[in-house]
Amino acid sequence: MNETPAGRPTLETVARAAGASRATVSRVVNGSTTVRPDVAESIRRAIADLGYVPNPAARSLVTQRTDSIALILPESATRVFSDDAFFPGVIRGVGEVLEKADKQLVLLLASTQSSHDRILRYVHGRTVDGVVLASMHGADTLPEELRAAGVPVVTSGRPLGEATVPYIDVEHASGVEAAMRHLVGLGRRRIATIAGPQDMVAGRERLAGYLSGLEALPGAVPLVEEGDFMRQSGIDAMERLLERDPDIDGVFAASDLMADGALRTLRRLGRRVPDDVAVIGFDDVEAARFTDPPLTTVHQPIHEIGTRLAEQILRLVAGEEVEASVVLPTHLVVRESA
Amino acid sequence: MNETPAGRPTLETVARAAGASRATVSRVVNGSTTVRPDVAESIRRAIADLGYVPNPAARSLVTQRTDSIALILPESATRVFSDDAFFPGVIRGVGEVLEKADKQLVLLLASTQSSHDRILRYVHGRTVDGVVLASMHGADTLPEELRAAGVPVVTSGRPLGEATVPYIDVEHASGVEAAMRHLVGLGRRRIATIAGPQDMVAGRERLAGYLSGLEALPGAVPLVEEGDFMRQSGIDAMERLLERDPDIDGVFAASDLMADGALRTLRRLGRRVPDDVAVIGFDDVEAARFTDPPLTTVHQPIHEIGTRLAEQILRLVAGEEVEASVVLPTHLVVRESA
DNA sequence: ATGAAAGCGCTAACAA
DNA sequence: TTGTTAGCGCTTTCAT
Repeated sequence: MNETPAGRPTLETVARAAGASRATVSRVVNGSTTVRPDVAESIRRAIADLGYVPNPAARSLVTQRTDSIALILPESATRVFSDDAFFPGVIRGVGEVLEKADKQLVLLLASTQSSHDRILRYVHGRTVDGVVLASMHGADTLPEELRAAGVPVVTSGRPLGEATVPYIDVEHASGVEAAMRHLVGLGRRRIATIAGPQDMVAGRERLAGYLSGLEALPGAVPLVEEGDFMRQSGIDAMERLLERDPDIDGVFAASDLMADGALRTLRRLGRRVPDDVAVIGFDDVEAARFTDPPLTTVHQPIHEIGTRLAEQILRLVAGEEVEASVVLPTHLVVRESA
Repeated sequence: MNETPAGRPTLETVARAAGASRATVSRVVNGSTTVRPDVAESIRRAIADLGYVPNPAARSLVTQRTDSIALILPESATRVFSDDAFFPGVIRGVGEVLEKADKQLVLLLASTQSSHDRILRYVHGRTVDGVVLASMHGADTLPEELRAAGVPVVTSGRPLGEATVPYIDVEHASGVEAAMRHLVGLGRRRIATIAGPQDMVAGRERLAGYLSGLEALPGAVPLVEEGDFMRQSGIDAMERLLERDPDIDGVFAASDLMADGALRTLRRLGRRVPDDVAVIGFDDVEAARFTDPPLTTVHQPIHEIGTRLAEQILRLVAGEEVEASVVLPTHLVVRESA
């Protein structure tokens, strides 16, 4: 009567119920084939009866694995979070793959100053087997520190520093160049750009694509205003652009949100799109199909970035080699705005 | 020479380096006051020198705590994820509070059929101390099952079933009623609604608010079309509404995204907003400020829902009592569309 | 104020 | 094929 199994069942409980040893039960739980079928069967029944679930802490302690992967979103990411579909898309992609692999997704939102240390501490504690870094800012030393800590890491977007961690990125420049060719082919000659933040790879490479695309126009001068990828900054940048040159007839914005902002300013200042000014964005987020007019944009496979990130980190964690970089293609999606 | 400290430092390593016992080091690590200052100091130095970080698995094994909280996003949530700012906002809010409390946020995306069991298994394994459920569908049995499993749970939105778990929600109906009063006050007499899915509390209560608000209009007949909270469904529902009654002069849409969709259909079919038709949405997401015209909408404190959820679950996990429900206020934000 | 020792639940040699 | 045994790294009585 004082044998009441107090807490949740352990291996020991199951072993006793099934008349086997802890080791054998463990074998069944972990799918070892070297267990006699009938024994395995009775153990499985006992497990079901008792509602036994392995204690992950105990398992981690001995296996040195946690079966969980951290996804670190830097400050800028959480800021953008509210209206940008990029990070949610990446989270979904990563989550899907990890779920299939039976790994847990631990989200680390690096929102404050102190969180840098906190994350390092966390990772050092080996609470996760690997880290996916949604790296955005070039100045970030995190990728390199994580690599130095000996933790498998893969980042979204080529790290700007000297870090040599594997990454997944997209063909920013060539996508933008396609957009520029399209504008030029449309006969546009005064093409401006609303660039992204220049401390992020995406911002830089998309600007580079604009500049190189502009070379197809002999004598054309670059017309650049910088935004922060968000809508309001597109609204403002477009105003500055028109002040500098009222005769702009084409705009490439480094994000769909900024392109949408540009659309609003153009409309407000009496320009017709695409008649007077053709506009192209970048990202191909859901919202781009619903701007007025619908946005011609450079498509990047956001969801696939997520799945690839997850696949790579799983490979690294498993001790396999991975390519130093995977660069996914982008392509122009032509809609009514250009 | 064969004394090389192979792996990462453990309590034992630190203890030896500081000339103390494991127990004392543990006391210092956990901030016990019963350690002589100078001893504590030398231990702290050893910890810093060696770069010691506690092993969470070992700690969890003995303390029976994991210091991590799961945020479960049901299937519908991940579907909505791409263009709706609700879940990202909640994630941010939850993340912020948990970060301050030094708890980890484990994201469980319940995207497939099998994930229901998987989640239950996961929670039973006590990998998390508590669960925040972004409950959406009424039919969901998860809240009750989790409660039955003895895990602290709090849900976002009142669970539709018989589950008796604490929840955080907003004043759907009264917010909608304010919107309806506004429309009526504007002189609108043929007011339709684009309702949300009727298997979600939010969908049901907002519809209830519309119906009750309509009572201020003697003889007015309800005009309801259902959507799924997303933009496209708003576009479609508005079409059906106008087919049923071309003279509609007011619309309440149960989400900003659907309201934006309605705006598009109205414009396409030659209606001026708000002159011919006044439109009001719900949510007050960032995008609502950028529709054309800007959307009058019922504001709900998305971020606060997240922070409240986190606060409640922390309280529950700490063994404290919490209110059975917290219902946050909503209010009308008047912009140009109504 | 400090240390010795037990044990959390599990896996992985090693024996049998 | 199965069981015995030794830890994984930590917290926590219980002595001292």
